[in-house]
Amino acid sequence: MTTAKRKRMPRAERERQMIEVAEQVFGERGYAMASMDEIAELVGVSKPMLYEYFNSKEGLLLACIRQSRAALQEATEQSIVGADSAQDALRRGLLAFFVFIRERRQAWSLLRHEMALIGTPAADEIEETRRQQTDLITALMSGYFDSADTLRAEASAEFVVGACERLAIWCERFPEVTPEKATEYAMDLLWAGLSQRAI
Amino acid sequence: MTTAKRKRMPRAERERQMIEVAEQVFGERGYAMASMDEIAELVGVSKPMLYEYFNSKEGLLLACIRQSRAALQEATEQSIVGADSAQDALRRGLLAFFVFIRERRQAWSLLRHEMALIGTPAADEIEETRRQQTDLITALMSGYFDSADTLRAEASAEFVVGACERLAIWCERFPEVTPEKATEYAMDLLWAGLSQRAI
DNA sequence: AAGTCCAGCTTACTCGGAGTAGGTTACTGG
DNA sequence: CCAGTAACCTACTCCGAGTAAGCTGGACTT
Repeated sequence: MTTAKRKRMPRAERERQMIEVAEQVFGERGYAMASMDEIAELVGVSKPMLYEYFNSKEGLLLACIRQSRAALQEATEQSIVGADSAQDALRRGLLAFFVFIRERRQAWSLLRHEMALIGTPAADEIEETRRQQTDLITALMSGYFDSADTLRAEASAEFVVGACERLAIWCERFPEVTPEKATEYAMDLLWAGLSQRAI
Repeated sequence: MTTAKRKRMPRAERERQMIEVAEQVFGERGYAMASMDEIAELVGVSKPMLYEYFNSKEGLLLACIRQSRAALQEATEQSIVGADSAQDALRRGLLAFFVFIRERRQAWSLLRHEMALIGTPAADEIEETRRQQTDLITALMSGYFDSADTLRAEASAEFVVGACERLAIWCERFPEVTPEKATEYAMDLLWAGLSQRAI
């Protein structure tokens, strides 16, 4: 998997390698069940190295989460440039989100499952990821919606993020639900609401 | 807090007492940071007793979660009896939910934060709680909506649950957002969608 | 009243994994 | 060829989950 000689590599490269392995292991076993010894062995290095680089097990988790968040941010922000309406921007953003979580299951698994550490930096870190999304949506909508009632606007953004996060988890169980299909479901409900489907 | 003499109480009573204390401690410290020794001491009993009753730390968590779930189920199911339309039922259910989480923060905290144990019984247990909610919504809607597209119906239910869960978490930060206000926000978005608010 | 039974309880451990102290090796510039 | 230091290791400590094995108080018999 890695390079030939398993010895002495520069700090930056080792760091990326450690995060890659950790993301894998945390994603497979879950944070609690993963052991630092195992991760160290898979990296091909001794445990104190992990602590040298990340200070603690949670620090390592944080690094993984930050990485995933950066990737998600990049993907969603890029997706909405050039949108010509709120509806269009929302649709593009949703599609980018659903594509991201399908393509990077491991990373997504971390973001969605590892909320155990309430009151710890990791929990804050995950909330930060959501805040990023809600901020994006709030900003997006403020340009197109009546934004007098800021509390309501914020509530709406939270609502959208929660709905899509849950929908994404649900999608994992149905491979036939493509990102496109998921986006359609979400857009229909978000835009027109449930009333459209009442008999 | 408990009875006068701190010795020898019947199994059922001890069990309730243990769950009560555990819910408190897990809610405060979070699952990972809580120690069985601490819970045992607060109960006024030795650690092996906890294992006698619940087998493991996770078993104790499960008992707490099940208890909370039963309470939530009771509250939401009761709330929608006598509703005269889908919209009315949805509104009543949402209000019951938002009232529940405000009144029982500790229990809610457990349900919403303790998903750390991916692949373990506890994670399943929490998912089970959501499934309960989605089933309720699916059933609720199937009576009033065109239910030919079952996949879409399921997706809608997940969507609603995710949105409301997130909205509930957001509400914790704003004491001025009453359960009634939260319900209004949710109903507006769910029923009429975002399009109603476009400029 | 004394004996027996056992549910409820305890003390005193093992074991695994997070985190650390302090020493070792292989590249790097001079 | 010789520092100097960045990368790395061995060998621990400590804490908390989980357990083995035994103790006790009071209910129920006789």
